[in-house]
Amino acid sequence: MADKKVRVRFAPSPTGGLHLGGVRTVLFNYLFAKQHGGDFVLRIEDTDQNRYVEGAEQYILDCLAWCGLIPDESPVVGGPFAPYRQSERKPLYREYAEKLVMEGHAYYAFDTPEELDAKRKEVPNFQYGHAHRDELRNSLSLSQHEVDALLDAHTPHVIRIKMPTDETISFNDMIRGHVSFETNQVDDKVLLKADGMPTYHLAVVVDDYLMKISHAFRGEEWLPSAPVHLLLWDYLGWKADMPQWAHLPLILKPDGHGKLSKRDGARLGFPVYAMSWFDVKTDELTQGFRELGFLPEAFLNLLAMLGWNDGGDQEIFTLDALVEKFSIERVSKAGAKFDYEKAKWYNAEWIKKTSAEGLKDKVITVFADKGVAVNDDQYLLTVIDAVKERCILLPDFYQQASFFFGVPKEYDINSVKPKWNEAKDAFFNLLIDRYAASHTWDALELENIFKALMEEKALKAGDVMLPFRIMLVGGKFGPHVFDIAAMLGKEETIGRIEKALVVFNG
RNA sequence: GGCCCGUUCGUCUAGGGGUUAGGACGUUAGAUUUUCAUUCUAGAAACAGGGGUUCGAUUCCCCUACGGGCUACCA
Repeated sequence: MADKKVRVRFAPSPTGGLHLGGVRTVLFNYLFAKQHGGDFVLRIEDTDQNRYVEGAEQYILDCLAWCGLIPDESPVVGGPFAPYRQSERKPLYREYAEKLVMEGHAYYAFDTPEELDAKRKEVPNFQYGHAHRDELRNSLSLSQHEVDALLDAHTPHVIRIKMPTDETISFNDMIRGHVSFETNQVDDKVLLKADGMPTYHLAVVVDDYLMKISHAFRGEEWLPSAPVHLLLWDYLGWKADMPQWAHLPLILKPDGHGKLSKRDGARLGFPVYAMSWFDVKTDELTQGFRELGFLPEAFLNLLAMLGWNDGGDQEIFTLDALVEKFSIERVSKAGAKFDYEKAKWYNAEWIKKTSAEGLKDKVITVFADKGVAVNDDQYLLTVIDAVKERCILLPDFYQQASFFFGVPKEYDINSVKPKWNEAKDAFFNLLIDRYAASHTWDALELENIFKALMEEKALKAGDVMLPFRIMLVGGKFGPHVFDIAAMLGKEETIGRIEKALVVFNG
């Protein structure tokens, strides 16, 4: 086991949107695998036919593709351990479950859900385990003859693990260190459901074994069922091949307490899913990080820092840097509250850090969504460089730069009108002439002309700078006003002044 | 309730028997920009509590409190 090739897996169930905690689990798996030259496997855990949601698998694939965390093996690309959908591996699990029954580590249970409910009401803190299994209908309490009869009659039944009595199960978690459990406290979990599908408990160990998984990273919510998995690895005779476990801390609500859920996102106004997800059952759309305008690099970066750090002061990491520096031992044990403000900061940093060329296609999409066509790439690149440091999310590019691609639709007239007068009107009419006469057209020259005229007319910058900005931009935002004029060009700048003058004087 | 895991500024965290307990987000003040934003400077802000162990605990141990997770024929 020492020299085993590193193989990790992400095993989501295709039931809906992909939670950022899920993406973080993918990320940590991916980083670990790549760092060790290993494989990253995507396995679809679709054993619950009731919860299966059409399209969810493709959506998960799309999310991973957006993030750039591409599986080496998956249902779509296949691999040496196909199939990668548990529903397609169904017959396999029964075999192992029966083997466990045969060897006395599991048993048939015939209790109906109603009987179980009744038992739970009757017995406080009921657990299907050593204390009560004799009182229920299973192959441990019934005679062999009765069991055979029930089986022959195709009576619906499940297979449960038989938890041993008075044993301590412990293991070494890569993040938490030594963890231990008393078997008496763990119930006889169902391994094979009445429909013949395995539960997570059986499927995860069978598939991790068959797919030669070397390291199993999953959320902390799995910790309580770890002893069941440990026992299964042992009972199935695979103990020597058991992966090393690491249980990741949970991502918590920013306010209050508890696991972060999509509801919190809706309530507090931030995304929780990687990409938008439309739930056909409830007819509701949950916004994703991608659609809200996050760069995948920023998304990954902020996720990585939620529970991990390299020990230094660095905050911004590329995926490659993360692959190099990541260490599962440096993942913190405690859950982390999600901080959307900091998430946005990461995105702003990444927008600043990314070249105009790298931002181009995404900005074009932002404009296209707003119905603005961009047909001059070179001009767009200049615009992006001029405004990117004032953008936090991608859609901000529209707010910050749309005026570069069209005359302002509205003017912040209230910021001009109260102080507007004939002197200012005269100033701008003269400015049109001066600008029209100018042979050079760059920011410095435009500013010189502007200021010279200002002095002539005994006007202050405060009197005319803002109106000028509003003429070109429409509002009190954007880069330096002479830079804007320079980029807009002579004809456009003059045209905008003329057009605005009509409005201001009206 | 039972079991398991956890606990350093508001948040994410570094650190580790002797430190002015460091960084980042946010926040406050100032500089720059007489649009904002960016940038820069400065500031406020934390070791849950109680017992041990020790010359000395925020750091190691125990207890308590608090928080979280699990407790389905869901994952």
